[in-house]
Amino acid sequence: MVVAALSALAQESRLAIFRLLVQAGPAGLSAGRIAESLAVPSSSLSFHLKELSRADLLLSRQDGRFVIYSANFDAMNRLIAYMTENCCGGEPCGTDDVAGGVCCEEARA
Amino acid sequence: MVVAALSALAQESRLAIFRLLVQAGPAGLSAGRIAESLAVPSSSLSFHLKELSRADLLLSRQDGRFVIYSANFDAMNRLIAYMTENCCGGEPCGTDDVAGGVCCEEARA
DNA sequence: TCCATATTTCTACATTAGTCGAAATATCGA
DNA sequence: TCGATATTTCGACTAATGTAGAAATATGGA
Repeated sequence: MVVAALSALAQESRLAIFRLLVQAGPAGLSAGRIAESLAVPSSSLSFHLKELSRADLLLSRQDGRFVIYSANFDAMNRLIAYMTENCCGGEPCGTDDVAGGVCCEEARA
Repeated sequence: MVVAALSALAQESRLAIFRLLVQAGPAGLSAGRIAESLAVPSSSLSFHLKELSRADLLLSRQDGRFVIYSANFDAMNRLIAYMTENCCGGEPCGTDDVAGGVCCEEARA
């Protein structure tokens, strides 16, 4: 659900975790490395990782003693698509002058 | 702040309001029309509009007795850019096969 | 000016979320 | 199997958020 995803991201630590993993790419990072990078106590980190996973924003896999987390890029792209869906009713709306803007893509093309 | 924007959107009613206004485009809608569209009590709606405005996601202007709200498209595009910033460290990451995906745009270009 | 309509503020209540130490659980290496 | 390291669950507490009725505050029209 979209609200769950936004909720998950609407929190300082979790947003930092997510961005870290977006930048890390599909290779991901172990929980320990995330904790180290962001200086979050492991119990808190675990709580946040669970929230992000519950919202389907993270993927995880076991690698020996480590659990490797990575961003779910598909889910992220779907989230963005949902927020911008049918922007301006599909009409050109004069907001396409923002660098990297995703609004009014159809109109732009 | 980004967390404030995500927080504002991480709520059923507010997300619905925001999407309605994204689709309405720069012309926007009056508070009354929003309340009508979404069947939210006016006091609740006002609370949510304030939240969205505080997060800089909405613009508002007075039009006679009405207050017209519209989406802040620039803020929305900035928010999306922040979440996807430096995706995969800028390397091609094999996630660019999602329709409309914004991740790895640089790599794609 | 006075009334009707639009919107916001106030208030009180119930629910949910975040924090982190300590204990529990899992997995590897010896 | 035992000890060490990685991660998760539990528990208790504090704080913030969502809800909506009632009252207050604009604004425009007669």
